[in-house]
Amino acid sequence: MGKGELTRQTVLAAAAAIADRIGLSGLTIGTLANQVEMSKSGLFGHFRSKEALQLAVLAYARESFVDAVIRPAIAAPRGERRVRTLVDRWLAVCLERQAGCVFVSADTEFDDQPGPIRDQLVRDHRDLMESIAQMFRTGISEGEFRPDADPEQFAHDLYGVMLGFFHAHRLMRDPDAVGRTWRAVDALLANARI
Amino acid sequence: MGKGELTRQTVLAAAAAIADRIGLSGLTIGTLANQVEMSKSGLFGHFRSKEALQLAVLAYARESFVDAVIRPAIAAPRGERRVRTLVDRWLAVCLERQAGCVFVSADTEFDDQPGPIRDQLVRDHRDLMESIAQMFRTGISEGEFRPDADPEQFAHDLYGVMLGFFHAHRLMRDPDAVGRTWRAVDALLANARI
DNA sequence: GCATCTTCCGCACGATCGTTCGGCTCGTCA
DNA sequence: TGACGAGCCGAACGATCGTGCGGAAGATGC
Repeated sequence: MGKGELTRQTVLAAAAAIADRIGLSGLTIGTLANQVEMSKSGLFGHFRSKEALQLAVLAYARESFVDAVIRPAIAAPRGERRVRTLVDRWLAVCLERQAGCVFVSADTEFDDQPGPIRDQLVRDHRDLMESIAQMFRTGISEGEFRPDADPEQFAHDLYGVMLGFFHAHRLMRDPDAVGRTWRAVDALLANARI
Repeated sequence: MGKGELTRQTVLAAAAAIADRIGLSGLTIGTLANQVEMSKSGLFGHFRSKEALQLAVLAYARESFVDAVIRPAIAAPRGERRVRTLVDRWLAVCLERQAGCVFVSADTEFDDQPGPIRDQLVRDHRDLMESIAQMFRTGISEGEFRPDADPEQFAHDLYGVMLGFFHAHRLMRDPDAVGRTWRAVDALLANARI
């Protein structure tokens, strides 16, 4: 990895950390350059526009999410335990780095602003929903979930539960946010069980 | 109502409409002044800071929400029908004005930025949760819901379902967002019924 | 009908935004 | 050793941000 790519990774890590807290449009090149102790122009040279930087941050966050949440879930046994591993890693990744989720904030920031960033957010979420639905489908074929259950509806509902978690945890600082989330997931799974 | 208060209301209505789409921090005095065809300084005079403007927008949105969603629900018969009226009005108010919800976006924008705006958002959400929990409690005393059900958990879960709706509707433009939401609410109510 | 007070404007301020440009400092290779 | 390209910087750009000031209009009270 050349020196350019190295600092690029450093910048992206710092940018993702800022975007987790301030949001993707609140992320400014000045503050980011200040954070990594570089000049604005030196940093800017690595990306050729702010939009490209934002897209790079999204790609970075996506890879982090897949590594920390999706892959451990896929490594877990099929069916309910896989879904529970997914939620467990998802909650853990939000708790350990004391920050929100870039995607959750970016989704509300860009849902009314057409462009490549919005398009990417839509693609990412579609992929996530498809991953969850697929986990649910293997749970059906394993005989753990009811065959007449709707995998897409399950994915939608599970994501709603996670949105509720982020809200309770980040805004309300609810000390029982994790507990409430697990109770909601329990109910979702109980309704899906055979 | 004097002339000052009149234009103030006009400004607030336009500001709320903008904040619904762009968010509360994306709402800028320049664009707002341009929208209502006033000068920046003329508009600025009605509020004495941007933060005061944002708080006023939140108050305006809160009153609108109470009028359009909470009050119709309270006017409905106790128990499950009241909860369903709440959801119905909530969905309707988001569908008719083709826009998002100020609170949903503001919650993720300000969840990491301490100050009076965040404090107000926390208060507003606490009030909303208390209203929903209270509706659920009267449902229990009416004998419609299980006495051992947790009203606060129900409020939390219902809000998660609504967050899922906003996400599916605004970002994903899911044509079945309303359908998915009702199925999720049905499941929530089915689990709560006696 | 005049004095007063509110409402609103034009103008300007310092700060910060994203972005461009020219040049300096290196490591790399011929 | 000398040319070269990559990486980074300082300075500056036009635009826009939130915010003040001084003064016109217009409404209001006597």
